[in-house]
Amino acid sequence: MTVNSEPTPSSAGQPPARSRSANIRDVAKAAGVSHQTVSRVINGHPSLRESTRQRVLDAMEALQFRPNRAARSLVTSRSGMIGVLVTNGTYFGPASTRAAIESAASTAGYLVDTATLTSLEETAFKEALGRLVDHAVEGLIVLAPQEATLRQLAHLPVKLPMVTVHSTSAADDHGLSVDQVAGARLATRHLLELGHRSIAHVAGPDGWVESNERIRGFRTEMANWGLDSSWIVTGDWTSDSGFRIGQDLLAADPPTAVFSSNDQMALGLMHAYGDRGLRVPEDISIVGFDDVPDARHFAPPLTTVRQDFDELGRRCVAHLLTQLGVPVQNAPRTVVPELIVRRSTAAPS
Amino acid sequence: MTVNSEPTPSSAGQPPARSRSANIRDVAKAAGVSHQTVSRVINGHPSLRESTRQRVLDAMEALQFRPNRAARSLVTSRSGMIGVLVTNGTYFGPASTRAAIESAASTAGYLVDTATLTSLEETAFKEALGRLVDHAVEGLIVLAPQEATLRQLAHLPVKLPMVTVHSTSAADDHGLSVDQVAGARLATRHLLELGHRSIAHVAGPDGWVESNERIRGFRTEMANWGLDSSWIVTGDWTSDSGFRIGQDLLAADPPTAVFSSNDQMALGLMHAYGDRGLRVPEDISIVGFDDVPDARHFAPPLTTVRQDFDELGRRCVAHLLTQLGVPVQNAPRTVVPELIVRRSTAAPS
DNA sequence: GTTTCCTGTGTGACCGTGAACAGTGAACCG
DNA sequence: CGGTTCACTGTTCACGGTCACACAGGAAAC
Repeated sequence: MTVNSEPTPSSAGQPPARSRSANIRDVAKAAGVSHQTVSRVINGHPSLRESTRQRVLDAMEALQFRPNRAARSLVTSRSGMIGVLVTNGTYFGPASTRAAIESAASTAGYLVDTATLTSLEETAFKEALGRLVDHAVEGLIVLAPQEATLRQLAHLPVKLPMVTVHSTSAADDHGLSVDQVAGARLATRHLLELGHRSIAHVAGPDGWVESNERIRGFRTEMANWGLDSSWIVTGDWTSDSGFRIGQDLLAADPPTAVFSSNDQMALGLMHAYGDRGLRVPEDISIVGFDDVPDARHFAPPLTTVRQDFDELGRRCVAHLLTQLGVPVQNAPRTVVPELIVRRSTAAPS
Repeated sequence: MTVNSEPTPSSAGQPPARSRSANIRDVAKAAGVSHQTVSRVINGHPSLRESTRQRVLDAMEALQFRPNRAARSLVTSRSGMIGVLVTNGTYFGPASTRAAIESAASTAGYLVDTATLTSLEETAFKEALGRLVDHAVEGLIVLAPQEATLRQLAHLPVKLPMVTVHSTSAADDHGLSVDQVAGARLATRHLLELGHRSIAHVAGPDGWVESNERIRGFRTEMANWGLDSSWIVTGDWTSDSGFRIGQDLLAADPPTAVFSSNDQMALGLMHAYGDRGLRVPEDISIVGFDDVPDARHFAPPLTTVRQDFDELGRRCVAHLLTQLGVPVQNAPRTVVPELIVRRSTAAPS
């Protein structure tokens, strides 16, 4: 029984077939009440006689009524939409976080609007943000862990409830993050405790919050042990870059252990070493970061730091909803990562 | 110069500070024209005196006017939004496709609304679809390559321009796909041409379009060579399942080659073989599917079939926009995959 | 018995935009 | 020179909801 199907051309005298869908007044007429009463039913107004409510509900059912969100949004200036600003939606981390955000948002009755940042230019940023603002999103979640983005966000006059992920400092008033420093320290300490002293760090690209935080964690932990932490090489998150860096590290006197800022680059490193006949972990230990689902099947299975992206996504929505005045139980701002020890690390030979 | 910043409490006599943002009539008043003229400027109406247009544009600039989309959407019943229905947003394929969709949509001035399917139940499907419909998306892209979804889509009265990805047959009137059968045949033929005759296929889960299509391609090619194609084991796309299947395959008399329905499961397979001391490709050849960016750094680098997800995403939007009456140059419905030969395959010893 | 309050409902205005229609004046035409 | 056409602009209404307010009638309070 399709609503939109054309009724057979009806005999004269009947009102012409309505092509547009039923509105609140149609329902009102069908239920024999005023449109305002229908509105009250929709919005769960308390003082309504139960019989009236039921009559209206029946009419709504019969007419297949669905409230028009544009109209409601026009008058209430609430859209029921949350905007998400993403840069690299393809990576595992952001993708997982987004999935969790969407699921949590939809549970709360919100729809997620996504705008992808095509570049880090301010114009691209303004454009994407403007698009979301035009569509009247009620709040904003920023999954753009480049410092450039955060800086633009800070100085732009965005009057919008907002949550940023991977924010640079806990002092930030709308930041939410996995404690990258703690994670990096976990990874570094693991290598140190195994007895490694010659440790290199393959960092993520400049300008990414995670890169810097993990570098900071690496440095802090090394310093705690009285060791030099200047052996830092910069990659771009891809396994390709890890591969190239691995080759370079082998050219000179290689370290006995490497802490890679993500799992992909660790994979590339292992590939480079394998190509030269070196064995992991016998010849070199490697720790990754993220715990991508594949990491446990790398050759060898990768020791890494797990970030709970799902949890992060859920908390994003929770914090945003709190700002929007929706009652939800609030969660801590920081998610603590966890070291997963597998077979890519061992004591130096 | 923040628009929303509170002006200093102004002296009496001035009109009270307007908290809401400027609307079309405010602009009209400022420019000394009617609101309709402003509307015409916004919509690029042809017959407008240039001086008038400029005056209006200046007023819009001065008042920081942004058209209210809810109001426009109410009267035009066009929302400027495209709905995307996803099931597994975390996987590389869907994630890449989504990224391409978002970018293409935003180029065309559309915003992307995402609804994630939490289960394959019809209720979940209706709920997600209903959410998108409520928000008046103008068109729908379905990234839910389970047959259950496609079936529900087929029998549901969705009166909406729509594009489904990974559709089951070219006869479908709104389907768009990578030619999975051709890809699977490419992979299988590659193994056959290397001399393998004992070939197993690790399939994706039941009910997924890709699983079935690739099985079909495998069977077709094997049949062409007069070989039995009944050696099919079912995984769930994860490297974990590939690992388990790899162990099982080793229990009996293992095949000399395996065609895995995706790269993750191939990784799991390689892990299982490596654990038993078998070497790839000397002892067993493995072909994957997708060409995930990491595949070239697996140990050994994986021979696989590349799907151009970006292209797929772009074409989705192109086809949808065509249905929406937006002029775009149209693209073929089918994307042809490509065999990438690396080091995980060799002639049987 | 009147006043007050509360429950349940209706009336009319309004949100910001676009569409239909109307009006104005100048140019053009026969 | 009067009528027609055309470029340009204004007036009015509709879109589908919500909000502020009014109002009827019964219960409770005085």
